[in-house]
Amino acid sequence: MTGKKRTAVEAKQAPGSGRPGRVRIEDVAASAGVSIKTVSRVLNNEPNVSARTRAQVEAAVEQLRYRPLPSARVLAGRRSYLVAMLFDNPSSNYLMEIELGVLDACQAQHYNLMLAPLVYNADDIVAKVESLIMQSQLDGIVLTPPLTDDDALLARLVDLGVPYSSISAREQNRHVGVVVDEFGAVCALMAHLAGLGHTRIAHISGPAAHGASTWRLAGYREGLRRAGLRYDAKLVVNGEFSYESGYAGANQLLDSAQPPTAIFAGNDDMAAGVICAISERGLSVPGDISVSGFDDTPIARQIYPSLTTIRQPTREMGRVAASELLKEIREMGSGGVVDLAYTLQVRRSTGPASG
Amino acid sequence: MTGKKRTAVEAKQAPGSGRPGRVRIEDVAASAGVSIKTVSRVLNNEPNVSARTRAQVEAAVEQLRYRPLPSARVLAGRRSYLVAMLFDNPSSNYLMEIELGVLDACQAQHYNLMLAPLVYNADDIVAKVESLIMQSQLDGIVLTPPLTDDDALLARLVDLGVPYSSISAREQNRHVGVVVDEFGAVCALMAHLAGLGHTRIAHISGPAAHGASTWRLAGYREGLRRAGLRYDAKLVVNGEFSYESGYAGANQLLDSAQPPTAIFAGNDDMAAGVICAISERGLSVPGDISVSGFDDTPIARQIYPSLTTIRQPTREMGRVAASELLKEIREMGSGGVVDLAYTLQVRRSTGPASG
DNA sequence: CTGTTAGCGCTTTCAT
DNA sequence: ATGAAAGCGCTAACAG
Repeated sequence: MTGKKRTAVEAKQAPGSGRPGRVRIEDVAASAGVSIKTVSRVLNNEPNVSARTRAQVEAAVEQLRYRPLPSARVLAGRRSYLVAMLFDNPSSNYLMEIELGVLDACQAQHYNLMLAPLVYNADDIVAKVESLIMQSQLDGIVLTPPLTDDDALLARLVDLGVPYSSISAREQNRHVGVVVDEFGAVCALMAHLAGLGHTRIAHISGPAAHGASTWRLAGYREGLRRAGLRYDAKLVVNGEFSYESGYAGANQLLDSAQPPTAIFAGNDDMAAGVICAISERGLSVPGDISVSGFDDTPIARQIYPSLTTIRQPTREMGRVAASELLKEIREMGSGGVVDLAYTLQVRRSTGPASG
Repeated sequence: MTGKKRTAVEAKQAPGSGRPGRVRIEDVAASAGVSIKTVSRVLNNEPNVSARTRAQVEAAVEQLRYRPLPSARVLAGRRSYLVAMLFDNPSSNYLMEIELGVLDACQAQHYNLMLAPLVYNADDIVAKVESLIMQSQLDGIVLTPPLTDDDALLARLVDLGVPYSSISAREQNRHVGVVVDEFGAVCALMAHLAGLGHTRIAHISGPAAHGASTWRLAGYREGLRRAGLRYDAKLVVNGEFSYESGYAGANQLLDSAQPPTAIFAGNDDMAAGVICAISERGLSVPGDISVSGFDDTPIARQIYPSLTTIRQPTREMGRVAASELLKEIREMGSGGVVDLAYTLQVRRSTGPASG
């Protein structure tokens, strides 16, 4: 017992010292009849352990229900087993689903998740993140939009050598992360509307700074083209992804000389505003005008009429983004960009073109 | 330099060893001309430090921008500076706001937050939480509804001596935490409806297991009584806090012999379902029937017509719940129950009684 | 393939 | 009121 302070048995008999009742690595070592270093090797999937020894250790771990103490690993090692998810509150639903997915992947791989609310355009973002990294010894970062597009931040992360994973970054394929083909999704949506006989289809776009706005607008134009419809700049108005901006945009479109028969709002919140504006004028959806959104937030099913929209697999997106990050942490270059499938959800807000 | 492995200067010159560039407690001690123990005392607000010494140390900390390494404190001490927020996904909006509030309080007091999604009626909840506590060395727990009402869980937490703080627990005043007078809020809402001339006011309740359902139903009855209106059991139907159950409940009420002129849904999601059911029948809100909800989720402003409802200060609730927990952690018995104010949000879905 | 020996950076005894 | 020494539980070098 050279150097050992307490044996496993003593520990249980003397719960006053140290963390009460906690099983330690040396207890596992003793139980498996090996050294603590060997246990450590097994725990960390290091090579140079015979299959036989490995099995013995694993059995002991199982039997003693041993779990390494996170803070001890962190203090001794170079990894923190901690990743942070940075966000600047877009919609709660979106964020919560992403978060649950990220959490799921982290828990599965025994990583801890730290949440870091940030303000996108604040000029101290880089400094904030930097001190977060230093103080919490972050192993990696999950980026959510629109922080995925902050070039200064990305550059600094690369400089610091901190792995990160992006969700729906504007510049796709360049980083580790997850993407959804929003462009293709909108094309599909336009095909749906054109198939219903609509020829004057309007679009209320999101803020230009968001990648999502760009792809959705591009999909709108390409969708029109594929349907053989002419693009008309007067049918496109700028929104802000907010309910209010959807409401305002719809009124602008309805007041125009030749109002559209269908409106594709850049997201569900704006679509809700569009429906409100139409309803207030005594017009009917989809009888007079068809409306569609994007995101399939809960509101899509809860407004009247229910909303035709595009569903992104948000929970899965979080899970995959985190998994790729953890791969990248384990071995630089092993993470990739995963493309996840969208779904066109046809509901009651779209129907045959009127007149 | 007896026993010291590296001085502050050496550390910066030899970034290969240890954590690169990190300022350690001994650097602060050296800079302040005191022992590391004294620095530790100042850091932890311990007594037995002269004001003069304390000031010197604080200056050094400031100047060196020193932050203790969490894992080292945890490993050495008995506290983990970690609290968990347990939840069983109610609405995203509610949860996200609570979470942001909790996070805010934790960050302000240099505590870490761990998120623990759970399933309310799973019978392994207690075991799950127990292992969470042991493995992560939790200092305390924030409970969100309906987990606040799991008696087995509460009992176990008390047994283990783990402090916890509840948000809107059914059994109020018994624990540390935060509450809102939902009963009084509904009374106020009923006064609003009665004031508009409504005499047949229906209620769609939430699941009986939720404290919220109980208070809201009780407030409905008391509100009627205060307005001099008779309680009629046929005007109360059971819902599940879901959009679908609100839709179904409204149809049931509308099909009855004497339909109500106003419907108070137990939450906003159900109210949205109610509005949909009414609209589908070609009736108008509030022209024919007034509708109100509870919670003031974003949907309340995004449906047509916008919803009269009750707002709870969710972000603040999270913040206060966490603050009280941290007080309790610091000194058992010092946390309390805080009562936060609600707001009656009158919007477009309620109006004068018809006919 | 396996074990030994030092620490990681901080808090805790226990002296002084 | 202050300090010296001894770990907390684990991983990292370096031996064997």
